[in-house]
Amino acid sequence: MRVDARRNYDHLLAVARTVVTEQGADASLRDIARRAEVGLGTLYRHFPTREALLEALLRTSFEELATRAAELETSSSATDALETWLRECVAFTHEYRGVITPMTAAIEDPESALHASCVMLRTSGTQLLTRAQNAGLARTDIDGVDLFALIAALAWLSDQAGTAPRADHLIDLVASAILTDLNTSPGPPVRSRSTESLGS
Amino acid sequence: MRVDARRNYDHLLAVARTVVTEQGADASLRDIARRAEVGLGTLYRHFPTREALLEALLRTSFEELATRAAELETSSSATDALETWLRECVAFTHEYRGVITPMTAAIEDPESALHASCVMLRTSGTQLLTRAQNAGLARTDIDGVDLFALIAALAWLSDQAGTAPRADHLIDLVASAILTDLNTSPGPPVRSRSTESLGS
DNA sequence: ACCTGAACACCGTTCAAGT
DNA sequence: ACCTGAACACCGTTCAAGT
Repeated sequence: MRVDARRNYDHLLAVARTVVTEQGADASLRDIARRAEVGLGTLYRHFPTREALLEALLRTSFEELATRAAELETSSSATDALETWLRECVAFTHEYRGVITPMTAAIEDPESALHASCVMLRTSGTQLLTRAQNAGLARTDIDGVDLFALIAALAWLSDQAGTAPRADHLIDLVASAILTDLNTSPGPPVRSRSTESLGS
Repeated sequence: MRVDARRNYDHLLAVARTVVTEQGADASLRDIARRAEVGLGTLYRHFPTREALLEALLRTSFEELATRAAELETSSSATDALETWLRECVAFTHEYRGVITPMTAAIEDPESALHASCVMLRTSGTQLLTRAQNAGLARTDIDGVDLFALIAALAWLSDQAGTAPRADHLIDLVASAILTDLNTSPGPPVRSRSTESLGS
């Protein structure tokens, strides 16, 4: 890579980070090129699609979340690990408003520049979920795909101006739904079953 | 209203329904005017904002959902009513892909043409929720605002191509999180408490 | 090798001119 | 009263021409 190209690439990425932080993942590419004082073609040369730009922007964050999941797997209880990681995933997408929509599309599209990163994230989540399930601490009727979808839904919620303040609370609710005692689901509530056994 | 104006209005609405069903709530207004064989200014005259158009498009559906909530309040158990209505809300937004985003924005903005309809929907939901809470069948740490947010999140999920097939399952999960036995939340799981009482 | 920006085909929104 | 469509200020994307 030529030195001037390298310089353009780096500068473009720095400006894009600012603009996407300000305006969200659907910010004007033209505006990014303009603010980077670079021809529009140069942006397209380095980042052929918007998703390629987002991938370059978010790569380190994705890697950090994967590392974080591995850490939590040994440092925390299965329950805490999953809940903490879930919350950190949502917090991450919140830094780049609107990024969750291309992410949910990308995980279904192997051609997308964001595909690998999203699959990696889903894999990390699946491991934390499986661990909790094996310990009898999480519902067994959901899998990594469901977990990713729930994270996406919560991330979307956090992106909406009005619901953002409630998001934390709703993350709790979803987390508690996943991390429910196995005996409480499926089937009747535990209380009735305990009552039955007491009665017999 | 002049007869030609009335004709334009009705035709515009019919075409818009088709186009929005096909392409989602962010369909091109220009395209709608074109397919209705009407000047673009005519569309803007009748529907000054996109939300005004959506409101006209969805009004009857909103009213049906409100009526439905009132019906369920007397015809079904508190639990079934809330779960059924929640599912019908999601199914409704699914008919007009992408409509949930303007709706979540509108509920915070009294100036929006969609505001009243969304508030009405939220009120219906709040009533079903309160009834379940009073019967001790729903968590008491959420309110109508949370419920609306959860419905929105699930609706968004159903709109995403990849996650749509899972949406039904995830609605179950969220519904069960809301409609959990009061004794299971907040506080420690019921099982431990039962065990304690058995041990003493 | 890389950069540039005009060109093309689209938007949403407004508003002078028509009937 | 109502309709029309040109005009304006934006997009994303491509690509011939430059260095």
